Amino acid sequence: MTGLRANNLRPAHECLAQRFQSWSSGEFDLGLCPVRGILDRLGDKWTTLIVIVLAQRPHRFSEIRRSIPDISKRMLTQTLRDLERDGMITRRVFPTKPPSVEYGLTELGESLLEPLAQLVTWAEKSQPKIATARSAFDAAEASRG
Amino acid sequence: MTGLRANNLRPAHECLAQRFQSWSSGEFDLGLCPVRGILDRLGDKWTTLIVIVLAQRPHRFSEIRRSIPDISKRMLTQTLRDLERDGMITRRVFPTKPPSVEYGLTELGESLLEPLAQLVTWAEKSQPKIATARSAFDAAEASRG
DNA sequence: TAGGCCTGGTCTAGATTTTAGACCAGGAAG
DNA sequence: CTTCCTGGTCTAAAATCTAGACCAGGCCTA
Repeated sequence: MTGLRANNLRPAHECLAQRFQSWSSGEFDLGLCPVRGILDRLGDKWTTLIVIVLAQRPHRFSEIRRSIPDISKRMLTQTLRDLERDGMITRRVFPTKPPSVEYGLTELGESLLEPLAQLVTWAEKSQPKIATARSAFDAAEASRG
Repeated sequence: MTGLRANNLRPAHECLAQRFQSWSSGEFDLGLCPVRGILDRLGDKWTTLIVIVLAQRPHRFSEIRRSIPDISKRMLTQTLRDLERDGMITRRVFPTKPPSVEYGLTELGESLLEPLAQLVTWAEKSQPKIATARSAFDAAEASRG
């Protein structure tokens, strides 16, 4: 027993630990961490969904709304603006009869697809386990009163 | 020109497209998609941060709060409960003088670390590009009045 | 010429979510 | 007897999100 147990089995721990320690080490605190800002944005409830929709092909405003029926116009506009500001998508206006606007991923936006796909894969794979855990938790809670 | 261009360069597109299509194909709509529910949870602003903190080692309630100074007690309690319900973390109470509670990742929680680490790596790598894009966007907007 | 519909939004009011911080029980230390 | 520690709960106010009315402007129908 050296204090190092199964160290070689935990590369993700190592990676995150390293990052976290550099984030919280003296010079800047988590509250100001730019990576955290980016993660917050990705967690925006609509952001990832829009990126996934645009991953198929460029879409027009109303097309996105049809793909994601429960987003409000306001949030769609705002999320698209934020994504555009962050350089993740482009916005192109076409002078058609009723003017149309097309949104598409930039190279930066496309580079997000790989990590995002991994997360989606994880979510899909873990979904049954999570559902089981939820049922168990709820049942235990109910039986406790 | 067959209509298939650089198809082998876009595995993430393929993966996401496949998923998205199966989500939105007839039988269930995006609004009910369980994967989306999971992604929403991960985007909870605090969830990923807490998972990253617990990736180092198990932590006590107040320890987590010290690691993430700007989370309120209420949200910390709530997020921890949600994570526990989803089977991502365990909660163990020790009958010490002032009772202490330790939170740690389950196997399921640990399995999230890999995709999460990839996302964090992406965020870290992309952060300069995003910062540049933001400045450019803001400058363009300001110059337009 | 009026009316309706399409586009991509903006705006407002109400609902929901998050925050800050007071409060609590119970044991220890001074 | 007061103060501090633990891990929370609760409430009121602030921030955010939703639903849906509204808008300009061009087209179609009659």
